[in-house]
Amino acid sequence: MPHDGKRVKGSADERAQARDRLRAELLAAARALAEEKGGYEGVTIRALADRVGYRAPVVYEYFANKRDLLLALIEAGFAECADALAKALCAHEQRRAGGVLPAVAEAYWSFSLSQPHLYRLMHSLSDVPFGAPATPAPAQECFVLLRNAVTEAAPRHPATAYDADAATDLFWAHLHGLVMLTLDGRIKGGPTRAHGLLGHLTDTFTGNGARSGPR
Amino acid sequence: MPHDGKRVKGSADERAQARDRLRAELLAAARALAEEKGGYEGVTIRALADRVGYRAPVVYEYFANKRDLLLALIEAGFAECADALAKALCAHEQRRAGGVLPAVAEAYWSFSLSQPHLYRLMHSLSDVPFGAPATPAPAQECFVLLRNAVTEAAPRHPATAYDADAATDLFWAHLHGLVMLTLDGRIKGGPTRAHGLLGHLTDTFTGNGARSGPR
DNA sequence: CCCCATTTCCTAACGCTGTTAGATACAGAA
DNA sequence: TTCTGTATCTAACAGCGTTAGGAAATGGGG
Repeated sequence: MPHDGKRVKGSADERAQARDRLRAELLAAARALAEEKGGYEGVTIRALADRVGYRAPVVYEYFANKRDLLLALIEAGFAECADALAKALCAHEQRRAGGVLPAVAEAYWSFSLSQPHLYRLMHSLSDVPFGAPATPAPAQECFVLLRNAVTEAAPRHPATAYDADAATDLFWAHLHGLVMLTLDGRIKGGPTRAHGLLGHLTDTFTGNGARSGPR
Repeated sequence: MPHDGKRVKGSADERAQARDRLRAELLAAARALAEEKGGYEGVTIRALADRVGYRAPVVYEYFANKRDLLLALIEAGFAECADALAKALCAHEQRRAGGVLPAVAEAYWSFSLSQPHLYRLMHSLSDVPFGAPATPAPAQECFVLLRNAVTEAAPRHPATAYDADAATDLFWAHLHGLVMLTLDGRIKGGPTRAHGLLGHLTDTFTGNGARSGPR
């Protein structure tokens, strides 16, 4: 939604409101641009400004630098991920079909595969602290939701008995690894087959030995 | 080892030999540079050329473009990884202590954590095909070695019974996920605690229920 | 032995990137 | 109307990957 070069003004409130709106517009534009260009490497400050009808320097009125902009996107990504996980947990409690873990794993899977570029971005800035006080809140929320699911569903997992965090880390690692390898195109059968492996993945955590039969 | 601006010549053979040497020198310089700068984002063509005593354009006499140079590094990385895995498998066969899987997992772990930047690079160029005919041979070798270990050690894993590839993909995903989260600093206790989780990881594949005690 | 063709290496440049400085023009307040 | 602040722009800088074209030095053929 380009601004036709029109100047937005108004008394104090209106200006602040417009500021927030343009900030959100920039974030949305970045996501749309990443979608078009097939990755956040294609998201450039100038292209971003162009897309909202401005020139490059205005972006720096809303974000200190590109890293800060990406950080905001990452935080939003974790928030959406937490939403998806929470929905899955909640839905499971209502109609108790299947296990909690498969439901949560499915939610994690469909979130990451529906927004592959965003998911990659979330795990690409390696200097975003984790397990530290500076960790973005939504990311911590994701971890807590995963732990809830793990502790509730997998009391029999060897690691769970004495350390819920350990079991959660392992579950998260397994999930993350499968998603990453899939997004990188490194699972032979592609996303379809990879998705089929999800069932086995959760089985190893529920202790559900040889449940799903062959084929 | 800068070249002091001296021209390297000689009869045909010597020239070809010098070419190969400089090519290798460039690759080594890239790895050293990545180590210094803390990542391959810091490896620039000009810095690379500087480090071997030349100017930027000579790099293009040895690699078509930066991507090709990185690809060569990636292939070398997978080759070294395969070496480490093979050594672990071999060493296990000689003195049968512990399981094959823990040994192989340990080898994978120490390879990736001793060369974190290289490991990241190996999994960052997402358009490197896998499970395709164009897959670099050393990468395929890594997969085969992992599968050997999995099939030999985990006949009881639910997925293994009817699909060794599936079990290998899952094992690889679990390992890769744990390594990645650790390298990204997203495991609370840092590499030390993450390494402790490795045991539990292999346990879920050997079917070794509650082996390693608490703590 | 000498000249030539080839190889090696460089400087300069292009278009792109993130980012900053400084000028301009306009909106609201007085 | 005049003043003040801010929204926005143009221009520029340094650095990136990459290419074009020229200069120097060399080994091999006459």
